[in-house]
Amino acid sequence: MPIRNADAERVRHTSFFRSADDATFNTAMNGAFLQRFPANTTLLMEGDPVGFLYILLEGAVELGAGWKSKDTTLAILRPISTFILAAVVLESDALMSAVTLERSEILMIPGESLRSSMKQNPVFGFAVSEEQAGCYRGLVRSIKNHKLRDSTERLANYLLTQRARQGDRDEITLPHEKRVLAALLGMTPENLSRAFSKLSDKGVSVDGAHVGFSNVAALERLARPSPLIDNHYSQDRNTLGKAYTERQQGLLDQKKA
Amino acid sequence: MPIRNADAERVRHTSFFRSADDATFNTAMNGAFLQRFPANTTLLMEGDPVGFLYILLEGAVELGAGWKSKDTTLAILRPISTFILAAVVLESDALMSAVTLERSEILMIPGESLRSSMKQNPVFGFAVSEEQAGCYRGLVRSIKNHKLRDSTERLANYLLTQRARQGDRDEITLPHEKRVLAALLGMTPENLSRAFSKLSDKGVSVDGAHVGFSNVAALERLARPSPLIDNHYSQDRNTLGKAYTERQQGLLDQKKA
DNA sequence: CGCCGAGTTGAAATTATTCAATTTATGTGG
DNA sequence: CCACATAAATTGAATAATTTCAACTCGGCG
Repeated sequence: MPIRNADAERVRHTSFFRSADDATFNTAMNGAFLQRFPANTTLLMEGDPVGFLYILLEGAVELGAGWKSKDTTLAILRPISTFILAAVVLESDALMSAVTLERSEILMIPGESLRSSMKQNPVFGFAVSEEQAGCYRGLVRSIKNHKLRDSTERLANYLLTQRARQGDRDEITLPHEKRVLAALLGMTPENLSRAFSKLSDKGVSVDGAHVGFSNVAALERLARPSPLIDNHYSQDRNTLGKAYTERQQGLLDQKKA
Repeated sequence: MPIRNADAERVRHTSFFRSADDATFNTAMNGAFLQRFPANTTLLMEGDPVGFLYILLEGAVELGAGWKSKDTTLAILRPISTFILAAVVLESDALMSAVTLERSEILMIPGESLRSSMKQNPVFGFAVSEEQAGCYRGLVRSIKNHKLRDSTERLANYLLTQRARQGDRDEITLPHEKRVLAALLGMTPENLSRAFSKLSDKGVSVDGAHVGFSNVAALERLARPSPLIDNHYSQDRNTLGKAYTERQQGLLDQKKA
């Protein structure tokens, strides 16, 4: 329950806390605690009042939402990621539910501690703004991905992003079960299977969680990755998060009138 | 080009500037100017570096994005709304393009002025964070709306939202051309026509920009508006914006396991 | 051995897009 | 004020994308 020094240091250096002085950091951490959760634990449901800022240190968390017996996955987070920051800032109710996908280690910071740190130290407050901006832009990318691409194109781009993150090798390992991946990509598991087989043309081979690439050029021709949609270079995938990795261009797509 | 007093006052009181002291306000406004644009003017294209924070004072602006010859509308803004705040905070390139839909009046604040105000005054910085959080949550609502509802349900909810904003009368006026509305709701104009006719069952009648309601109960039964998706109570519709209107609950939908 | 869940495959049904043809509005200039 | 040009909106039919339902495979694991 109290925070181990190593954990505090990790957060201190990897999140927006790096910009805080010790006093601010201590204020923010006031009342914070570290908690472990087993897989498939609901941390928060839609509509719940939000009392804490969550920071995922280990494991994986799915953010989702439902309506009329339908469910959708909005993002899957990997360490180090904050979540429900917006609700904390506004002291309002959660718009998304949060569920662990694996056994996870999560730092919980009382909303009031965070807000007072922000109001007390403008440099820290600005760092939080940067984090918020990164989350916002992650969402914009996600919407563009869904509205502009069909399911096969989304999968192709997902695979290229994973490949870039896993060192540009000819084989990658999918980081999630296929059903979870399907939900993240906004399709049914059946459809994901079909999308994979459509990509066999482009040199994509699948064996369980292992995906091989024998013709990346062809895959890229189909996927047409864009720096305005895909976060290739960021440490964290199709996340809502990660402020500290925005600043690259690359091949540019066409523009609109 | 210099800012008229009346305009300055309007911004001062309706946006996050209300929380700023005079000194901060003046710093932020340093180098700001007010500009008028005719309809269909591109203010910003995807990928462009962003030098200013934009605040829409009059008119309407569409935020959109494109990929591979496809275009999509992400939001339509009405006064008073800020846009591309996230890119300004991060000093990065725009992920969305911005185009005026009508003759518009827009206040442009140099990014550097805004950022230094934020770093100088934590209370102001916090107000900006609240604005960012509101924008973020607007996007979350928008994604949920698109992923959880089909086109008819989106239209039904849009109509109910408009009706609430226009005083709960039995007739409303659509604030945009139908083709613009279709883009906002994520469908083709043809499909919007069909969605309207599907709603005639539910007492919805259309005549040009006028829409009449003769059976709101039936329409609500289909639409199932939710406070976790729809911003009924906010001044500004399916916007990315508006921080200052989050704090209500209402009928709650089902929850998920 | 046999259960069970994840994954795959096929076929039908649903939802949305595209293309083409008309009709309705809107606006301009004579 | 009308006639014409142009854009917006509607409608139908054909196509495409996605979901749903059902059956079946495969690989653990008790």
